[in-house]
Amino acid sequence: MSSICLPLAISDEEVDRIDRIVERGRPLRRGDHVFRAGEAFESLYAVRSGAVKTYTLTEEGEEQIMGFHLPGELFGMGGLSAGRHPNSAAALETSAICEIPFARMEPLSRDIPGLQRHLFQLMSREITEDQQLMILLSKKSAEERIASLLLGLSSRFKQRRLSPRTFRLPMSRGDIGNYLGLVVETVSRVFTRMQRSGVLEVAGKDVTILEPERLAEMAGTRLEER
Amino acid sequence: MSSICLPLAISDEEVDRIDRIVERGRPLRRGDHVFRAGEAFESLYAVRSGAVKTYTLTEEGEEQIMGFHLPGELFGMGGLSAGRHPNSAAALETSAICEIPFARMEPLSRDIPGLQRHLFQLMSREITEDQQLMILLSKKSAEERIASLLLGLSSRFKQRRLSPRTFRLPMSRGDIGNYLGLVVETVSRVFTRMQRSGVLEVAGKDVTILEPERLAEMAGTRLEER
DNA sequence: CGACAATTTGACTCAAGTCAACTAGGGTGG
DNA sequence: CCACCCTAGTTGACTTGAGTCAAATTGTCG
Repeated sequence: MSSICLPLAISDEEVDRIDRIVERGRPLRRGDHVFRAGEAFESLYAVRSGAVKTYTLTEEGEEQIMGFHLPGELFGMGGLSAGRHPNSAAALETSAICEIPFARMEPLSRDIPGLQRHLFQLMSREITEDQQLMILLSKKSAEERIASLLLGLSSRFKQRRLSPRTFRLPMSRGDIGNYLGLVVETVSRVFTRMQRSGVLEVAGKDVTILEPERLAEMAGTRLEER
Repeated sequence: MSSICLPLAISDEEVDRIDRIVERGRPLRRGDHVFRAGEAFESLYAVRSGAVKTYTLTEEGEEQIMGFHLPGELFGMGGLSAGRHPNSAAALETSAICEIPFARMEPLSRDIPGLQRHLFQLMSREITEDQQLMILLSKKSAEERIASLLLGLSSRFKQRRLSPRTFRLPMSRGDIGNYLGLVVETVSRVFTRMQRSGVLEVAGKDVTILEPERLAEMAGTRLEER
């Protein structure tokens, strides 16, 4: 099971060792927090089922969502360097989370060379994703932002062997807007527009991508560039 | 001298050891690259004089500036985890850069406990800054963005014991716009507007902050929020 | 079955982008 | 040393994508 949490090419015996330090259970309900900004960093977390958002608060107390985390994905490593979590993490729907105490992981990572590298890669991937998001926020239109988000989700579902064509959005329109720097109304309008143009089939949180190629086109270059 | 590059509470002897591995010289001219995206990560860099921008290219080949680096600041640690630089770094004006070969630094960091922590803190600060930028990009108006940038620069100049009130912008209007997700014309207009309202004195790249309090106000909450 | 929250839709506004023309600097070669 | 050229910056007129406000509709959970 923890092979889902930490997909990595290691021996059964090693899986076992990791398995023993992973703490299970902890079923969370929509809105429950996994951790809050400022708390000491003690564990990494993996989504077993459900979905999680990580966010910070602006000086004015508004929420800014930094990322969504789907089953099989790790989160909470933002605090690794600083020793405390720079942002909060809350469940988007009923979720099962596994906790991986970091202190017990460090000795392991000495014995399993792949593990250390794997963690570094995860951190670096997070930085890359942040940068992608910055580009999205600074240069893309509402349509491009939403197309990118949908394609990203689609490919992540595919990785987890779920349908990349049809899936249920775990987050609200408000969350999508917050994440992408748009207001709810705009998110809603773009969804209906995409539906009308036949690219998507949308029914509440259930989305079907009818024309992936066209969606990809929409996510990319928009006329003439800037 | 390297105490400027790595400001850190360590003994003279230790400064000496670090000093010996820092490579000097390398005067760069406007537009010259320190490193390019994709190159192997081998060193950290510090700005001795001048200024540097780090940027990535979007899929469409446009530049997206990720940060500006002033004298005394380290840059290029984005590649630390991945092993290769995720973005490029170019001089904004004639600059002197010191290079700190990372391989020679690692043994040192075992002996100097503060050093390792210092590096982690730097990485974590970079992540925090990226997140601040994301909030800026997703929630703030043109005026707020520029006010924030100016205040940020001001406080960084102050840290380096330069005037926080009067300074020369090392980057072009175009670079500012690119960084903040605005077009040049907007940047230019906001500058003139701030000048007319008496908050700033602007003459080309020379800026004087006349009313810091008002600028800070502009950087913060803008009517009613979102 | 309500009651409240989330979503959608329409009408209107406005901040920032686009296009275009003009001006000011900065650096180079004669 | 200065004329010229090229790039950077400014300004104005106009357009537009996304935000705001408001109202209707749907969904959801206790």
